Amino acid sequence: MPIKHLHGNCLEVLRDVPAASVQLIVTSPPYADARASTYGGTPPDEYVAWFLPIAAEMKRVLKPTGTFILNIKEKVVDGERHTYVMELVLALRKQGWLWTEEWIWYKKNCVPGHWPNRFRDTWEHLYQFNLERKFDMHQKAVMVPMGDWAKTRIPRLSEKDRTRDPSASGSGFAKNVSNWAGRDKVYPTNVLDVELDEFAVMDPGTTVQLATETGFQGHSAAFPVGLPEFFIKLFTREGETVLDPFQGSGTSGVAATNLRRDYVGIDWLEENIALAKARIERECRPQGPSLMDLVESIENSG
Amino acid sequence: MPIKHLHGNCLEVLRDVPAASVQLIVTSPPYADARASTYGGTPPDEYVAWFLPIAAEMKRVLKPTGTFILNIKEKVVDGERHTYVMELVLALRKQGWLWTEEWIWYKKNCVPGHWPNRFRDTWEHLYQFNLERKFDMHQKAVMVPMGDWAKTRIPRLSEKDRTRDPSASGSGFAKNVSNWAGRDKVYPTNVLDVELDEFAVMDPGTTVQLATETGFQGHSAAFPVGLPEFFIKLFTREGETVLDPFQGSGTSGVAATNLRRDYVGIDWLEENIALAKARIERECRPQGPSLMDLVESIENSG
DNA sequence: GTTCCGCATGAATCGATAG
DNA sequence: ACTATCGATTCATGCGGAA
Repeated sequence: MPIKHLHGNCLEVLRDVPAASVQLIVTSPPYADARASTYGGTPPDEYVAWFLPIAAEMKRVLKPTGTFILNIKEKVVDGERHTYVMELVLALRKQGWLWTEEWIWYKKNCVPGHWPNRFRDTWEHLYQFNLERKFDMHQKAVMVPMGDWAKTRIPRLSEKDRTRDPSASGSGFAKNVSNWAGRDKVYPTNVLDVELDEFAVMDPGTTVQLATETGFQGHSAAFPVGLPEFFIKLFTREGETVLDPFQGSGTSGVAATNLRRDYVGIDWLEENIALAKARIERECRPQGPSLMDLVESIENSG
Repeated sequence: MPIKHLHGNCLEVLRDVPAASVQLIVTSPPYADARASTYGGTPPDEYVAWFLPIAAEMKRVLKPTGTFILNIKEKVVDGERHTYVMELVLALRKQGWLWTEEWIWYKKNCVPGHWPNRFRDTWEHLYQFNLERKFDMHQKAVMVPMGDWAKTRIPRLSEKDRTRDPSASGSGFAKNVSNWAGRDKVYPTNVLDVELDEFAVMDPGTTVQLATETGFQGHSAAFPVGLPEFFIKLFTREGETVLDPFQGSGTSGVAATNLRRDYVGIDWLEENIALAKARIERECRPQGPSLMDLVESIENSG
């Protein structure tokens, strides 16, 4: 189960990665930062120019049937959403990427705050790019039990039960649950509510990581492990390679390793490399193939 | 309570609307190539050029402190999301609009379906544009009880209760609900889960309309009345004017009329004008000021 | 072992103040 | 005028300690 950590400038380090060797790139690059002089971030107006050469290398290392998932979000500048994200998408298309889909990450724990002209921001973009119209997608690997059932149906039923007949709420509720329990799984949608329950039901082995990950303190910009996990299951098979060119605390690496995919993580900061290494060692348990992977491989061999 | 229905070509009819007379424009224009049989359908590549002159008229009729909410979604063309929506946003900015915010309409009860390279699309853009950095926004009018549309905390409590102590779930649940019920309301976020029960909680008076609206068949692209309702409450006051230049079945008009706002609806199809008129007459009940409006006016006069 | 409560904090944003 | 910094605002979540 090879895990590689490459330390250095993303653009330069990527040149050492073999062409067409990666099945999935899933990453959350540093967002544009208006305060470039103090923190070294890329100003919104320079963001596209900074990102394009890196994207060109990504194109080279990605397999033709592979996928690139980009997590990003606009900054507010002078009261407006800045357009650098849109401009980046348009520029990536000009570079030859196909913009296949836009997923929405609906964040449960967003930043607090209150402003006179704006509510709290609870979502981020997840742009999906591909190199060819036919790409690898393993939809069965991410099927969820009963759709949005866990989030919408049950609470709603319980609320209605409660409103209409408070005395019967307990028993009526329990009965509903048992009815739904036997149903088939369904495909998810392009809105991702990353919640513990969803992925815990899907793959019991990951429950603990998801629970601990949310409170992870080592890195300021971590996304929940359920996010890369979802895309890794959807766009790769066991043994294929996942790349995160801006790995940060290594969340993608944790997901990839647990799912028995090879992993290449790149970071400019030495401390992030060390952090990610330690985290993968700590959080990833050696184990046999999971039930789901066994089912997958049987289905695909037959 | 003036309600105007203007029949004709949107661009031409808009010229008859007085300048700076509208507080909110909320509309869902025909998407590119969509509804070709009824509206003629604008090809994606011509969409921006078609929309810009109309937007220029919108700019003229909107008050400086007003808001323009645009509901739109990309079409899939040759396996890719088309870029006409992004191009439209960029073009509107060049025309002088400020792109203040992007809201997400999260459609949980969307149509089933399944494709080899794509999951179901359950969200749409709601772009917010303004003319000036300071615009009218009445946040208190859309406060919701208990966090994220009253569905994260309560369901979670009930789920925990159920999992950990099934025998006590009935009474424990009821106790929790009554505890939370006394809490203050909170502001919503920029993701709108428009569902029947949520708006029922927010404003009990609208429950019936929402229930009928979801099954409304008269127009092919109806959005639920809760959507314009939310923005009308947020961006206008009683007596101000709401404009929907592509009114379709008149959903915005129903919301505006029920909320005691003036309304101007435009449509190219005579049958839609008739439909909207009939609907507003049928669904809007004459009534005194609502509790919420009373509270608002007291708060704002003090 | 469970449940409850308090507390810290997170990819933020705006407006005011200071240089 | 323009830029840089700071304080105030605010809620979902997980964790730790206590009963």
